[in-house]
Amino acid sequence: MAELARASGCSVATVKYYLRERLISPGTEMAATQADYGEAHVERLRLIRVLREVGDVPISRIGAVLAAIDDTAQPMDRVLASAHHALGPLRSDDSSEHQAARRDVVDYIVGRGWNVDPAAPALDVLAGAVLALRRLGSSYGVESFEPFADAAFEIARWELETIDPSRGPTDTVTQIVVGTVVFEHVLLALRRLAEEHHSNQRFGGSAGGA
Amino acid sequence: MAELARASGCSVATVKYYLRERLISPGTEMAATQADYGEAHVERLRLIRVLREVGDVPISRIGAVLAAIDDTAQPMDRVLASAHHALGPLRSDDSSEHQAARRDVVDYIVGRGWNVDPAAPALDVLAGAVLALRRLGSSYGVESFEPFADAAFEIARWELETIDPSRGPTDTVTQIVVGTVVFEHVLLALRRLAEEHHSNQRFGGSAGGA
DNA sequence: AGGAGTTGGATAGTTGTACTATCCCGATTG
DNA sequence: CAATCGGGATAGTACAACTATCCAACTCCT
Repeated sequence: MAELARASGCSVATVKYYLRERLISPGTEMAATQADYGEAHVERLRLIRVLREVGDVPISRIGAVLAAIDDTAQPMDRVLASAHHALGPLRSDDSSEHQAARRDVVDYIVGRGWNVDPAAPALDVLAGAVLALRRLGSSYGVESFEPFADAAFEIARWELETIDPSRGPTDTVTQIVVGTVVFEHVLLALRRLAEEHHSNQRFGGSAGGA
Repeated sequence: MAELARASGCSVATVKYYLRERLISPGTEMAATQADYGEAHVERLRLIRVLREVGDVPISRIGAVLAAIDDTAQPMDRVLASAHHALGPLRSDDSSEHQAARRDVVDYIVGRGWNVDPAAPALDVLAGAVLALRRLGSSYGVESFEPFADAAFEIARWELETIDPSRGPTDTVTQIVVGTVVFEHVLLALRRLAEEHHSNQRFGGSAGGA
């Protein structure tokens, strides 16, 4: 276990914690005080660290994501949907307002011809955003999602085209999950930088200038 | 104060908490047990709730963002940069690896001709992502950011064009901050839905079919 | 064989965040 | 003039993610 901790870059105590939380499977027990871990365990731990530190995914959801990844009985598209579902928020807003906003959102998505699970938590996120904008007195509605949806569509197309399914389903899904979580933050960071750039071009006089 | 809590939708205890944390200014004191709050306080509280609940921004950063918004002495582009800085992560990774990755990222951004603050925390996020991908044995590098950067550029351009600066600097910056935080989640949710759609098209046989 | 040192597992403690509840006191009101 | 209400200070709670301590079994060395 000490070796596993060294190889994966987390402390022995943390490895024990992840074992307790069932994020990793116990090693094959050699004796009462000795267990053996393989390369798969090291990679699993590295994945957990990336999801936690880069993706800021809570431990409980990481568990759900890993369970989805490991469920090799499911076809690829179902696994991805489960992983996305696990990465999404645990919505608690069941108000009628939220339900109404959610229906608008689903109509919009279906209207675009997107083929998604109607239970996807991402739809609740969108509904929450619509509600928040309305509450703040903003005039934005689902129609203001248009440029974002266009961009998201192209990005996702590129990402899925880039996926190489030749190394087996588990590797492929892992690839997609890492992509989802890591490139999510990449996209956000790039958007902020782009915003800053355009803001400097538009409002700034000091450094850039258009 | 009770009225303020009612109008803003949070509990009196929470309002007191935000006062302690200096997220809102004390009302004008009418007597030792009576303070008066205006419409500005209600709006400020609503903004805080949206940043917390939709944006999942920690209280400490909300404080920093609000401070940036309120600093009317600064020109618009500086205020936006401060707000973005406050919304970014408090990077603690000072390793030489991280520094090297950060330099790659800065080169890439500068190479695209983007005019941004070299201290922007978003650059650290990108560096962290590069490092994480490398650690997981992925072959992706900064060059894989290209489609994301193109998309982010267009999105940010559209967003900045949409901004209406006619209602004074504070309102404008608030508009941008809300946009940054709320549309961030919109973009992510749409990307996940688009991924799910493309995944269904590519791998799924059941419901959609291309 | 026997003691030092290590390992894995169980349990309890720590840190940080975001609230929430209680207490007290001065002020309003019937 | 007493009951109550509002506001500020203080302490307490709940949850997440670790972290530290303890214990007994086991290995290694002599």
